[in-house]
Amino acid sequence: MSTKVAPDPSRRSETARRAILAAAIDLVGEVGYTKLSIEGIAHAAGVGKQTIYRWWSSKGSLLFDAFLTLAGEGEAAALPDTGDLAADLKLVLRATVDELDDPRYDQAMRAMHVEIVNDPILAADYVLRLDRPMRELKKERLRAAQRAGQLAEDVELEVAIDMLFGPILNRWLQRTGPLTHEYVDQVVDTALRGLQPRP
Amino acid sequence: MSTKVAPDPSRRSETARRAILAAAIDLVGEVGYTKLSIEGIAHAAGVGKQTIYRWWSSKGSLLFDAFLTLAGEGEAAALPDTGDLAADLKLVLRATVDELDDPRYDQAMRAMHVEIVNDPILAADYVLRLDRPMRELKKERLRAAQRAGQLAEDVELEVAIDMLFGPILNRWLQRTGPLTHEYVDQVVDTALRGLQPRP
Amino acid sequence: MSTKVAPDPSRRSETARRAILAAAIDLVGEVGYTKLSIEGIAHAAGVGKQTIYRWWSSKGSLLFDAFLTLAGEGEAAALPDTGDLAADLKLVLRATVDELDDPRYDQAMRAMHVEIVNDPILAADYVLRLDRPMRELKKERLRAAQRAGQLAEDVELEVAIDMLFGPILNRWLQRTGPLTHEYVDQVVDTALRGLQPRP
Amino acid sequence: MSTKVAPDPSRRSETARRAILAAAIDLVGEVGYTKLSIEGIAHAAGVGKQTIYRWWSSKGSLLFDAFLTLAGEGEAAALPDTGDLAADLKLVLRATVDELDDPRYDQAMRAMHVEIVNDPILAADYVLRLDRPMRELKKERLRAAQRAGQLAEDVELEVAIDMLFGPILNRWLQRTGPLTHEYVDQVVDTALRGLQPRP
DNA sequence: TTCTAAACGAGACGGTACGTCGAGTCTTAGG
DNA sequence: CCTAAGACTCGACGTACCGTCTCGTTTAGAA
Repeated sequence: MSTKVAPDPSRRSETARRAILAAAIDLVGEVGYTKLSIEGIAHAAGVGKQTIYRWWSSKGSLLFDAFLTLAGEGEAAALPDTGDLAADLKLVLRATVDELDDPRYDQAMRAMHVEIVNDPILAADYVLRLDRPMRELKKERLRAAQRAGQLAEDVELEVAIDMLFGPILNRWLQRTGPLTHEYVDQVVDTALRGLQPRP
Repeated sequence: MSTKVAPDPSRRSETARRAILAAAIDLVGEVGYTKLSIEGIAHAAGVGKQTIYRWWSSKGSLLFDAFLTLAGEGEAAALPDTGDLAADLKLVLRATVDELDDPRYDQAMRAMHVEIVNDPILAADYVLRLDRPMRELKKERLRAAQRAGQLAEDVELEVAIDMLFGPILNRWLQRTGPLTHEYVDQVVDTALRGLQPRP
Repeated sequence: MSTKVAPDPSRRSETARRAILAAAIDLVGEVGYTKLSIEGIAHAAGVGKQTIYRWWSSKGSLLFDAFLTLAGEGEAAALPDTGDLAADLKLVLRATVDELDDPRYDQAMRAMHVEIVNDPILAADYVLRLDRPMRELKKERLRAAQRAGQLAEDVELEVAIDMLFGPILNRWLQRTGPLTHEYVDQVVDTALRGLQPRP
Repeated sequence: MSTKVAPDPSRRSETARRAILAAAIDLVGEVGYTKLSIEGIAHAAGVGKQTIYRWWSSKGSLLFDAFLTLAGEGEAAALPDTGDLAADLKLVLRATVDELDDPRYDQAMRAMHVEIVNDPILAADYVLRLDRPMRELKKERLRAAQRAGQLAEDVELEVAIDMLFGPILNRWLQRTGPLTHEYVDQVVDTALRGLQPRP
């Protein structure tokens, strides 16, 4: 009655791990999500398929790790705070938009997105490890804005974040329009000012 | 030296077409996007695979048509206009959120979404045939609100729409939080009022 | 209770019939038996598939008819009789061997052969309509030889024919050796003289 | 830039190989050549299709191997030599005829035959691996007969073999007549004695 | 000569099998 | 015992033809 023995992480080959992650990012950037295969990644990484299956439970979790590697390396610990909320938000969102111009980043993020959309467990992992920490950073900046009187006290921060970042993410995913700096600025300005007429 | 002759639409079997679209929707609701296969759809529809390949160029475009069938049947010609913009928006967005509770609708929309994210051509088709008409309806309502003095004159309507609908779509796709009526109301209220403090 | 109505031969299109048989022969000569398809024949003949299915019950019987058309046109009514049996047999067999050099003839005959090998009913038809009449001609010549004292009285003519024509047919089918005039001559000479030493 | 890497025979599964060969023989015996499919063989053998395509280049070569397995197991190393050539030949040919009564053997041999007739490369392989060795055995027996004065010295052995075995093979393939022991005896007697009258 | 029923071309249909690709599992050799 | 390599079973891919079934459109015989 032999049960699947869990692999011993202490014996894991760091070389192989890095090669796999790098190959995944490279490949997804080259051929796109649809044509991405475990077999292809293993081959490109010079690695046996089993080595991938041993350490990742699904293509999604591999893609997720790969994306973390790609995104996490130059990650800011906090959002800029120059005292001008609008300017800071535009800065951050413009940088996001610029990143999505890099096909590697664009494709990797699309791939991860697809996996998340279809896998609730992976989505939970994503929320926990990537979305929540990022939101915390954003909230921090918004709270500072509240303290500085630039943001209404009674605004629900979660909603504020969704309203600032959601439109950009959607326009990128669905290609409903061009992702320009101008659009980013409009979103920030409109969100801050609100849709209602001001007296 | 002609390759692949285009099929004659006048000889198309309406029975088969309907069976395929229905089977696609049913199947994606049952097994989800990941396990969805052309073979499975053909079998469930009692149809030869070739009949699918003859009329649809990709799984994406089939899913797109299937979704149109599902969504288009009860389609409103215009957004409600009771004179109260906030109430009308909440009504529409709550209905959207409720629709996404139906696993069939939820799964079909996820499937279509995945295809669109990875296929720019399909995305263009989506924008043209589904997104743009819907936006036009929304813009119409917003213009009425402008005339009624409930919406600022200088607001860019595209941005307004993205700010109202984007957050809901994102929360649903990425499961970053529960899709409740309360959340919908918060989004509408916050978007209208704006993030800045009011004097 | 409508039963498949038999087609009326008097209304049959002779043009179509000829085009089909010609296309079958041409195609089998071009692409070989393996790649031969009813669809391809119909297309090459400029004919609907149904017209083939209406008049022939199987690919085999079509091929059989096609072969008859090809072979029957220059068919001799009787074997030559110069008084010299060996010479006459060699003449006939050399002509047979030469015919098999024409790829059209070779391929058509292979195709028909394959169908016959796997379809006893077709084989019976072949024996009745092609093999038996040909054998009768051959027997006639052999009987003449018996009368002329060139063939033993007690030889079973069926066996004699098999022994003269069988080796050539086999060598052609299985390519166990080159089909030369020299080989033909050896077969005739050996068959006539017998394998046993003569006193 | 290497295409299609050749598989490593040392890692080949003997179990799978045997199952495939056995399934091929069984299936061809059950359903006949026409209905025989790679898919069917794979299924019956409990094997993936790829495993067949990995090791055999065509249905023909698989059928050839299968036939070798079937035929090769009870293979005589040499033809009997009792000193009486006619009797020995009749013995061997009667045994051949009897084998063809077994539907498995009959169908398998028809299948292989069809493939050989339409594939020159396979035919060459057949000649090399099956026909030539068998002929060598037969020649050996005929040479012994020549030494014993039962066969003319100047007879071309290839021709002699074709004249003895060809008629039987043809009658079996084309079903031009019943394959009886009596017929076999007639062929042997007639071939030995020759068609010409004896003084 | 017109009428009309059939055969005709075209090709869509439900199917079966093709030969290929990749998923995920299992085995072998090597470090 | 992890690893690279790769053979294994399995399921789906997209294509080619099968034989059946409409569709209009000729076309030939009876009215």
